[in-house]
Amino acid sequence: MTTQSQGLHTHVLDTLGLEISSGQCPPGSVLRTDELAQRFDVSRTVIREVIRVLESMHLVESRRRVGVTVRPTETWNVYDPQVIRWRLAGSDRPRQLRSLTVLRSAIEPVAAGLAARHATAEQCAELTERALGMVATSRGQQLEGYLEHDIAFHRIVLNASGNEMFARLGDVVAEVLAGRTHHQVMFEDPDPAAVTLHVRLAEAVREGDPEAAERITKEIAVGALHELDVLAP
Amino acid sequence: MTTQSQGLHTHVLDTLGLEISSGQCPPGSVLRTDELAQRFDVSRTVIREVIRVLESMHLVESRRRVGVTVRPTETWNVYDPQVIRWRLAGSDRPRQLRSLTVLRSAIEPVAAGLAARHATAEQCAELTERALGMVATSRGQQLEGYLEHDIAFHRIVLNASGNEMFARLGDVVAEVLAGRTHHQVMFEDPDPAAVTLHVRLAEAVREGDPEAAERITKEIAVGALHELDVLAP
DNA sequence: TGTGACACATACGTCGTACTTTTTTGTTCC
DNA sequence: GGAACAAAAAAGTACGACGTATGTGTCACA
Repeated sequence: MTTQSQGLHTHVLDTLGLEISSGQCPPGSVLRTDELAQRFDVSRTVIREVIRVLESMHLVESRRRVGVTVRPTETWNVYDPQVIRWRLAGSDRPRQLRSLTVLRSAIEPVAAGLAARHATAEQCAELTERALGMVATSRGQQLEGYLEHDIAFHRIVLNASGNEMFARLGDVVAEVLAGRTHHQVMFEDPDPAAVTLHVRLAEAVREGDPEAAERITKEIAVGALHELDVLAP
Repeated sequence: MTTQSQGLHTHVLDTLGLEISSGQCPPGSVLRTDELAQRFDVSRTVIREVIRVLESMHLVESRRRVGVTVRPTETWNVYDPQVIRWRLAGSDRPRQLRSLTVLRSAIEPVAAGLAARHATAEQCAELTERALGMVATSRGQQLEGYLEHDIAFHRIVLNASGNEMFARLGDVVAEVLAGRTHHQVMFEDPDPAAVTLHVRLAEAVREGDPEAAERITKEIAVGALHELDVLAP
């Protein structure tokens, strides 16, 4: 899943990022560049580049004479898709999934309302197409196909909102949906009610009805939150 | 304003980041590490570290034999506070300010509702204190003092929501408020209606009234958007 | 015994160079 | 004209040296 073998840099970054965000290196712990270079059998050059990236994500802090210190969680750039991926792969996935879903429940209704105003004909068409795709894959253990349509659907809504900040949340939503599908044991097919709501949302957007779009999206979000409550601690 | 002189790295990163996000190096343009090293009179090591950070923000892409290419805006990590700062300092500040304000208008009402449920006594107290501070600095050209209270106020609300993703948006809100105050010519004192709404929001949170908190915050957001419409193109 | 200044050790910061790897481009040969 | 091959260009990696800040411990002095 995580990118790899396209450079030493990437591998080291991924490994360290995962270790830190999974709490394996708790905040306050100190890493030394020389040790890391030895451990990964790469030059200090590579390690330093990785550290700089980690530093830009506020995962670590590098100080002279003391080393590279892991920073407390509150300072992390939790909107960085890479960080999100690491955390979803790590130990506190449930908490992460929940806070991300709450975020979605705040953003997506507003985005859907805007989409109903601004969506182009093409976007409406693709939205409908994806909704139908969700219907078609909603039964019979076609979870992967369903997931693909689901992700595409929400991406379109976010893009159609015309707001850059919303649009760029598409990756986050994709991570959440993928994480939900892959990491939660899903015995059953997707909730039929959710499928219906997506179809109705596509209609509302197509008909240019912002209030309906917002309301329906809120319902979808409520459903997602409820699902988390049922399936997670 | 931007951090500086705490290492060559920081200076180069800041300069390049600003140049890219301000459109001075348009998407598609190519940078060469050797040239940059010459230009900034630093070693290639420093340049490479900077490039790696820029790459992690998806501002550039580095490929062998071709160089470092500036990526299209759609791929940038626009939630990175650093990127936000660069863009707010650059040329398309109005657009950026608007999309960020729309984001706030989606997030903060929900966050305020959650805060009304979850805020601790301390948080309520500090919130009230900040609201009073806003009142105290709302007249007589005390914009800097007002700004400080305003930022602190919204930070508390976001933190009190208990949701990590909301809480981490505090920096973004701070940048927006600061950008609004500093870059927009503000002849007058803050809108008295906004001040009142903040006081009432503090009350609603203290009294544990989520609906009121959400409604009042929506009003604040509408006011902020309206203000942008009036003062910006 | 307590306190302050000074020296030292340490780990990151920066540099320069040499070498490797990938990818584009251009050339040659069929 | 097209395919195989050779050369060049630029990033990727490595290594070793020195610079620099900073925590720590020591020593002298009160």
